[in-house]
Amino acid sequence: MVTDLAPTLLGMIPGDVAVLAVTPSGAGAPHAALLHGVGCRVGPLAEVVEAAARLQASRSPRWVWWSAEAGASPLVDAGVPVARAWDVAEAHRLLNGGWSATAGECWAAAHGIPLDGVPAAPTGDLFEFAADTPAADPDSVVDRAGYLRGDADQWLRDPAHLQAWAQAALETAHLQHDAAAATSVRLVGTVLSESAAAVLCLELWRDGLPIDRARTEQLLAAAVGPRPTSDAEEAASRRARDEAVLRHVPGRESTDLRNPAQVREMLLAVGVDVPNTRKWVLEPYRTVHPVVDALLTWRRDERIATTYGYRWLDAHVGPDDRLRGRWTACDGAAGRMTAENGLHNLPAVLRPGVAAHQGHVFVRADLGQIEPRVLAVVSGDPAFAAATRADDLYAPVAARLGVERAVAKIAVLAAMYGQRSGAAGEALKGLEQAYPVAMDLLERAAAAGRRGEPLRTYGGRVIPTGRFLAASPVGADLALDAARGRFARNAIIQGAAAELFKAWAATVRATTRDLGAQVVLCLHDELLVHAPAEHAAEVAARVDRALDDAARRWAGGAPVRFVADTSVIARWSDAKE
DNA sequence: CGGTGAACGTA
DNA sequence: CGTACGTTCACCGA
Repeated sequence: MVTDLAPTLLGMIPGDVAVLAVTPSGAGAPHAALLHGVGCRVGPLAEVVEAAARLQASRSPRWVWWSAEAGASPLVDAGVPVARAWDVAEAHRLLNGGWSATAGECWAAAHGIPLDGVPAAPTGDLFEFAADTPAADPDSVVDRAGYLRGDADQWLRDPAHLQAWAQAALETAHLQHDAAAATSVRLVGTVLSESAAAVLCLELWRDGLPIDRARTEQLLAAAVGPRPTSDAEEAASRRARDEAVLRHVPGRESTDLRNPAQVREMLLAVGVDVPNTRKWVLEPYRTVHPVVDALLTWRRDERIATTYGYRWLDAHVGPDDRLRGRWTACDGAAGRMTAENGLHNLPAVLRPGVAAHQGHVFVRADLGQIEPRVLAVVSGDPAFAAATRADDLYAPVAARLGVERAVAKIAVLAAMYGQRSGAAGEALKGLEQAYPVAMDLLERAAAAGRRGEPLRTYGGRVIPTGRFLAASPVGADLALDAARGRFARNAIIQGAAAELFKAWAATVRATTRDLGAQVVLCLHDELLVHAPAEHAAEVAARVDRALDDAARRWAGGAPVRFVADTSVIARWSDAKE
């Protein structure tokens, strides 16, 4: 089915725009609508994906979808190299803060109508007769109150409705674009970058992280013993691990090591009196009583046994020896990418198990001192920007303050994160003298956070601080205020660093694909690219160039230098540090 | 059965 | 421990 569209809605997002809208999952045989120019094609999903693949190859349009999950998944699954996108859900999160970004919420926010009136999906509950939301026209995508119809999932079972659904996405995207452009010049660019990151997240899930299964099994065996072949063996292995701790405390062998209260009691009985049993609290007692050392060793191995053990390996490493988890492009307050199934918190001892596959290498790159360099950009402090010319930024800062490098580093970190402990006091005074613009930005962010006011990152993303707002009046809880201040200091730096990182990752993805390279891990300031061995040097060079390009675009010509440590390795553990 | 806090892995 | 997130466990209250 091909129909003509009135072109009145087209043209506000710059470039050649195409829209892909897909039947929600679980709503019968999947169909899709593809809008491009003045044409619309609606049909079975596979056919529309083919048409979209041809369009990608011939025009590389700016794809608009309600979300990457909803719109880009079929293309990513089909291996279509999506280049440009406007992701309505990601744009909504950037523009309004928060995580929830259903089509109905995005539509309402873009149209400036109250979010608390967004109709919920029908539950089939009898009480729905009592709801006072006006019934929607059977063929209209909006209800009589101007919201997207709440029963859209049901309504979209009819493929004839998909065109209107796609047009609604486009209308929302155009309104978001205008709102973003009116807010700041950078925010539009941030939406484009986050939209690309959302596609990258789907590819990270699709492609997975290459694993050396045999080596990983060896590492697990070293930590928690050989793979158990029965429940009984697993229980015996667990008892043996517990026994190694409990034999140090005769008479208290019944202590449940997994119960912190019982552990604390057990420690008290041997003369170790601690407020809690956290690692850094117990560390000083390692030599006081042998049970403490045994307990901390037990905890490390127990972590591997429960979280990163054989069950984890079997569940998340596929038959193609790839570790897979779901990724999100921009979660919560920090604005960083997140990943599930251990991709973001794999213990260092397991890293030798992450290995490039046959004929391939890893190009690993991590950003050096990204946070203070980001501070130089977002604050526009010329003196601090000058310090970023050094490979080691803390060296010129220390020279300027007349202190040791270590002191300068602690002071800068304290300013960015609101750290209170340690001897950063004097050096902090020096920082305020030497870099008043940067320090003022941080203090103003902290003050806004203490007042519970929303912040914006350098890229324009809204950071709500309201989630910390208690019922108590402002200023009633000093500890809470201080926590909000630290959160705010941190959020504008980590959030901006995350924006630069994603721009870099998206650029690497785009510029190394033709060499057969895949971005397989994104870890806040570190990238792992899986590449054919014969292209290793070229991929590494492009990773470095991508940083220069992304940083120049992101920082808008600010005289701030970013540096990457890039190396070609076989195993993740081959990286230095 | 769902929510919460302790604990700990990563940056 | 300065912040953030994901995972697992035991406990609590229904």
